[in-house]
Amino acid sequence: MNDSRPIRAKSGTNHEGTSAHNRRVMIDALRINGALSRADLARATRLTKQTVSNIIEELERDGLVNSQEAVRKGRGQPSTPYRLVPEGAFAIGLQIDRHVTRAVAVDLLGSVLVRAEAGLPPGGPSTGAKVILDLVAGVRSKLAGIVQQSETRLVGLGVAMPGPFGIDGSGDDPWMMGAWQKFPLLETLTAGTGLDVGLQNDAAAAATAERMVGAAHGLDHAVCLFVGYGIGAGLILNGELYRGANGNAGEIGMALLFAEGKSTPLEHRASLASLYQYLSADPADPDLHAHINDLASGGDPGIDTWIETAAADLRWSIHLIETIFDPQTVILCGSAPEALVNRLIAAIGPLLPSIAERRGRTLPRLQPGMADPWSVALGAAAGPIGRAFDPHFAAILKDSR
Amino acid sequence: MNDSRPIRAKSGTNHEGTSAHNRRVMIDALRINGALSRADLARATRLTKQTVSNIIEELERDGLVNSQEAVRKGRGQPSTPYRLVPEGAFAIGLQIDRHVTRAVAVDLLGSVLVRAEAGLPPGGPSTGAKVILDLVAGVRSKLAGIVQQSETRLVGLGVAMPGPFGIDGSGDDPWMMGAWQKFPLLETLTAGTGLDVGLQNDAAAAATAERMVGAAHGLDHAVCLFVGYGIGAGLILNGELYRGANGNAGEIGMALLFAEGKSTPLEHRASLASLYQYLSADPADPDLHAHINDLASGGDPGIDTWIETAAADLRWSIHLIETIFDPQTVILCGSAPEALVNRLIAAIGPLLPSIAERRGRTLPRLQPGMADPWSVALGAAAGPIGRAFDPHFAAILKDSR
DNA sequence: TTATTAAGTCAATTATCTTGACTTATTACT
DNA sequence: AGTAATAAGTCAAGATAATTGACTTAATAA
Repeated sequence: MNDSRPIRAKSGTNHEGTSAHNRRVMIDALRINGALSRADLARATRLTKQTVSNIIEELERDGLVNSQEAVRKGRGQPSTPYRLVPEGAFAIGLQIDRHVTRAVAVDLLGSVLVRAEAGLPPGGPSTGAKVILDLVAGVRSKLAGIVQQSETRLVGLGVAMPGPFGIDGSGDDPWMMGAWQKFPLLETLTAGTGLDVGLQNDAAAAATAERMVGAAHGLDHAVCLFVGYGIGAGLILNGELYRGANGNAGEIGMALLFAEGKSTPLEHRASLASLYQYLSADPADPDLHAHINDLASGGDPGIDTWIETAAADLRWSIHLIETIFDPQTVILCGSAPEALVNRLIAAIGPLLPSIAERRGRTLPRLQPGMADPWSVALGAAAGPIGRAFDPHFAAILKDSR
Repeated sequence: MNDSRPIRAKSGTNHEGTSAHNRRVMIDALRINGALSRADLARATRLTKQTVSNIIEELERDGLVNSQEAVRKGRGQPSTPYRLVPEGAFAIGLQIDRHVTRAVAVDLLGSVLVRAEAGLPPGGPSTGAKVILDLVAGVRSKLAGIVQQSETRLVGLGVAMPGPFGIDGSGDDPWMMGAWQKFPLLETLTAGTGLDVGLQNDAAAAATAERMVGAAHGLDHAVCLFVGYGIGAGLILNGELYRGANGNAGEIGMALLFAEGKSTPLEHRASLASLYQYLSADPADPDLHAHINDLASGGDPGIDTWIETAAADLRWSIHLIETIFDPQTVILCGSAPEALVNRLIAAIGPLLPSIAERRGRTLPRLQPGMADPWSVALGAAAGPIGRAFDPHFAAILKDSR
């Protein structure tokens, strides 16, 4: 006689939620616009001067902002601009890839202060977990050597690895990292570091990085098409990373393409993995990156066919993304060698006609993102920083269960 | 010497924002769970009993909730459940389609109280605008005849029509409604009705309807695949309709399919329009709906080929949606005749393997939505009601500019 | 030199949620 | 039957954080 299925409801909010939101909004405004005076902040956020003053004082006490030289601009009292203090917070970012793992320490503004890399032994998590924990510990202690108080200002550890997550049958598909998917990674890292740990897939991390310091900075609707070992899309929707119901949103690499009479996942045709296969190269070869860069920049005809099909498929993907998401811009990111990315971008154009062709566009339809092998780790670190400081709905609500 | 580009920032919030959010959260909880006591609400929303009591009193004064018979359930004082009052608010929904326009009056719970339909003369907005305004006025006065105080409780007019919006070259594409796109519809309706007017495309409206009273009720991540004259997807992401940067998100009908050696927009192959073309039927024929229903239910072999290709394309679309959005469920909606929808659903299965196949699923991957020609108008009306009463980020912020 | 303008502060006020003690109504236990 | 336990809900005071309007400060324009 128990009719009590759990009651579902969104969480309410209170004064603390209000003030937390207002603090975040001010930090966000400083991040997007650079230094601003209290009066500027009041106008921009629609808060009163007094409220802004109170919050600025609090942020200054917390070491998150500081004042700069007053600037005279016409009549009236000169304004005192405030800016974010880079050393106000730090985060560790960790990228786990097929054959390599990278860790970075990043500050509030997204500058990378420490970076470290290690090869991942083929044994999977059983041996890899220790490598990863050592790498993180190393980065952390190096950071502590560079800046004081870094430990107390560490907001978390962000992890990025190829998705999708939580799928059953990925055990022996070499396209996925089956063994890692089953491993209790978050628990291990939380226990091993004592930090707040978050996880995203590599495309999402690339998008998070672009939003913090790249082409998506200050944008509310942007999609990063990530070309790496696999292919994914990192979705910035309404100013936040969109994760989907199970954290797998954007796994566009598994979208099916119909070509040559059969259906093939996109990432079997246009990813680096497909290029390795096309070249019969060993993905674990440490010189491969440089080799491919040479091939691409040297105009080796042996790579042209692959570039052509891949570009055609990416052109289609961009059209699809524009059609489905209606973003302000699409950003081409990836861990591909720079020369290859340039060749791809050149080969992708001109873009297919789409609803993105509209009067009054200010942003290009397609932009190159960061071509830096560290950008995924940077994005991983940007996760905890965003969670701690960016305005978003969940941050207003009372602690979610 | 003017370096002042506008400062961009999100809006802050204040006490009013807090209380507005908490009111919305309580309304949402009552909508999802049915009647709840103050104590239940306090637990579910994580607000204090006292706060809940205050807000409930306010909502009761406003006529949005009322109390029911106290229920004894075990020890302790019996609880008094509160429920939403259907007559607490009303909205008008307007669907503008190619050859017909429909208007409904809907209450707070999404029940349709009044419905009216009119043919749209081929002249476009120049003659159609009056038809529409008359239709709305008629529905409105009928509503006033049924319930008292309906006018003061009218929260707005929601409009649904085929997208995409704001595109240049749609003037003579017969697949779009070019003339209507250029017409200042919102301004005309605002001026003609004095109501708050909102616009969404028909797929979005279908999703809004499913979320209020259909298969997406209480879900935070659901995608409605809408098969009508065109094809679109209505996106419920993070519990809200996602619109994209320009209100055109989800226009999946323009996604390109590669088949038979050429690329074709999805909606040229799987929409009702494509069926009309396949049958060489006149879309303006008022008997067409019934005729197609007969064809589909009678098992006429003449329609089989179309159903087969359309189902294959829809199967692919569902796979794409699952892959890209990672929703809790996909809902097949549309203005197609019921027999046709049933045939399509039967022909679509089995679904392609995707990341949506996971242990512990509770919802089906694909569900049928409302098969009611009035559901788009209902969804249009659900727009203003959601804007007025559902919890969402924007509602917390101070008036956006 | 003075009026004007804009930035920023001060002190009182207001809106709203929280707290903890209290009341009420019911069932469970002895 | 009487009493303890439990849960719903109220009361009144308190805490938090934004708002208001007058005021101060510091610059330029006339």
